[in-house]
Parts: sequence; C-alpha cells; structure tokens
Amino acid sequence: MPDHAHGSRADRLRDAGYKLTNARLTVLQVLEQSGGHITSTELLERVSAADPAIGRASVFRCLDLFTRLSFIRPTYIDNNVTPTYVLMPDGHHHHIICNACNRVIEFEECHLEALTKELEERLHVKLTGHLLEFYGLCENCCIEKAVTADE
Amino acid sequence: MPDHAHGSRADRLRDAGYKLTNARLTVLQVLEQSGGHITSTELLERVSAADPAIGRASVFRCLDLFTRLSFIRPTYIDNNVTPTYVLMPDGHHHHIICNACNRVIEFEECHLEALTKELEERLHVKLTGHLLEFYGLCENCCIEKAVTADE
DNA sequence: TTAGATGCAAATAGTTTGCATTTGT
DNA sequence: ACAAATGCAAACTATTTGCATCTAA
Repeated sequence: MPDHAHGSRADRLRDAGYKLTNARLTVLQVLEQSGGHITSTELLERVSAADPAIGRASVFRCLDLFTRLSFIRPTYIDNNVTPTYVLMPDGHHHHIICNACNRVIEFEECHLEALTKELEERLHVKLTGHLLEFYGLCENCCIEKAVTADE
Repeated sequence: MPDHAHGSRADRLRDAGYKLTNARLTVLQVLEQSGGHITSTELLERVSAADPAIGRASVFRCLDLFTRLSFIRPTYIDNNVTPTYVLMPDGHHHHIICNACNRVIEFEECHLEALTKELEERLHVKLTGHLLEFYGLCENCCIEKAVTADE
C-alpha cells in the first residue's frame, strides 16, 4: 500500500466504524494535498491520476461521508459551477469571497469560541464545526471600482 | 401588475442598472415569502405556480443575479441535493445544521461586527455580508445518540 | 467469513445555451 | 427606439443508482 500519512482523520474514520479502504484513503490524501479548496471536478481528476482503478461513484460516496463527518464542507465559490469542498482542519474554516473577481482570501481567527459555547448551552446542541464566509470586494476590486466611478 | 411589495431590494436592483421585469419581481417575491430557506426545485415550482409564463432559465438567471447582489446565498443543507438558497435580510444569515437529521436551527446574534471591521482595515477589503454555519447535533439527536450509546 | 465497500455503465435530473421574440426605460 | 431580458427546447454535465464483485476486519 502507498504511503498514506494522515493519521488523525483516518483514525476518526475507523473509530466511527468505517473501513479504511484504498478509495477512502486516496481521496483523503488528495483532499489534504489540495491546500484547502478543491472542486469535485478537480478532485475526480486527481484521484483518477493517483489511482485509475478508483471509480467516480466512490469518489462521490467519499465526499458524502467526509461531509457528514465534518472533514469537509461543500460551498459555492464560483457562482454556478461545480461545488468547491473546503477542508476544515480543526472543524472550522473562514474566508472572504470577492463578489467581483471570485478571489478567496482566507483568514484564521474568528473569535467564535464564546458564541459556540453560548449556543450549545442555550439551545442544547453539540457543535462540532463551523464555516464562516464573508462576501464583498477584495483590495484590487475596491480600487478598480473607485477608478471606474471617477470616469 | 400584481402587488410587488419589496421596495428595498427592487430599488437596489434598479439602482444597479437592472430592469425591473416581471420574472425578477416574481422570483424576488417568492424568495421573500420563503421564510429564509428555499431549494431551487421548490422555487421553480412556486414561481411557475405564481406565473406559468415565466421560464425555468429566467429563474436560474435571477438566482445568479441575486447571488451576485448578495440578496441570497446558495448552500448545501441536505447533503447532495439541490442547493438551498438562504435569504440574507441585512446582508447576513446564521444557522446550525444538524449532521444527523439535517434540521436547521436559525439564530440571530453573531457578534461579528468587530471582526468585520478588523478584517476590512487589515486586509483593505469592503465587506457587504456574511454567512455563518455551525454543524453538529440538535437537541433531539444528542438525546438519541446518548440513548443508543447506553444500549 | 461476511457485512460493508467498490467499480462499472446506464439513468437521472438539475442547469445552461442559442436564438428569435418581447419588454422596460 | 433599442439594449436588455425573456421563453423555449435542446444540449450538457455532474451526480446517482443498481448490481455483481471484491475486500477489510
């Protein structure tokens, strides 16, 4: 078997009662090498390149499973294209999407620990992760818009 | 023309240079009557019921446009189903999605004003809205899981 | 050993496109 | 008047499903 160095998530898979199959480990590896954002189309290509024996359906079954386990979350980055899956390394992820050029700017801090705790207590829920998306204009598009407005 | 009582958003449409067509006003009305969440399939049905002359393609074109204008945001609530569009009344929206039963619990407060301001200053961006999604287990599913674990 | 997972290929269904026609401004 | 927007229906494409086979535990 090839080198699959992703202890933690594979462990979580096994602990939840799922088999550590080649398809699952390969998809996991491709996701983890994606740098945080990957579309289903790109994922299909890369998984197929890594191991042509893995079928398309299995890749989609992995995406389902990993979403249910909060490893990833599908979201729409480019409008009306195939979904983009974002990795949620510690159960959460945050980014800004530019409405003009679709650039994605990531940031780390969210200061949502207090809100998480408050919601869990008030609503009697157990929270395992979150996704925070801001929408607006990136620096470049702010400048362009200002220039356009001047003309 | 029927009663289209949605001043603010229609105004924003016009101000951005878009024509106030029957298709757009009807889709806007259906979205605003949706209570905050609606799938593209449901939307198509309701628009068609409201005015059978409106074509499917126009509805999708509206969804695109309204997303670009930050009136709505597509998201995946049920895993792997048609996208759900959430209304962002004041540019933002927040909810909790139960990973077990897919129930959506909305909440109002997010305390993100300070973070918004900080990001705008630090990254030189202009932010117009945000979506915050928490994932986890709702009260019912927490209880069920506890019961199951006891058996 | 065996329930769970896979790969395949066909079926499905949501969404987009091209174009002639209509409509808001 | 005329650019923008529409409706239609055909084309597309991503995703799902059914089933025989395989495999991790």
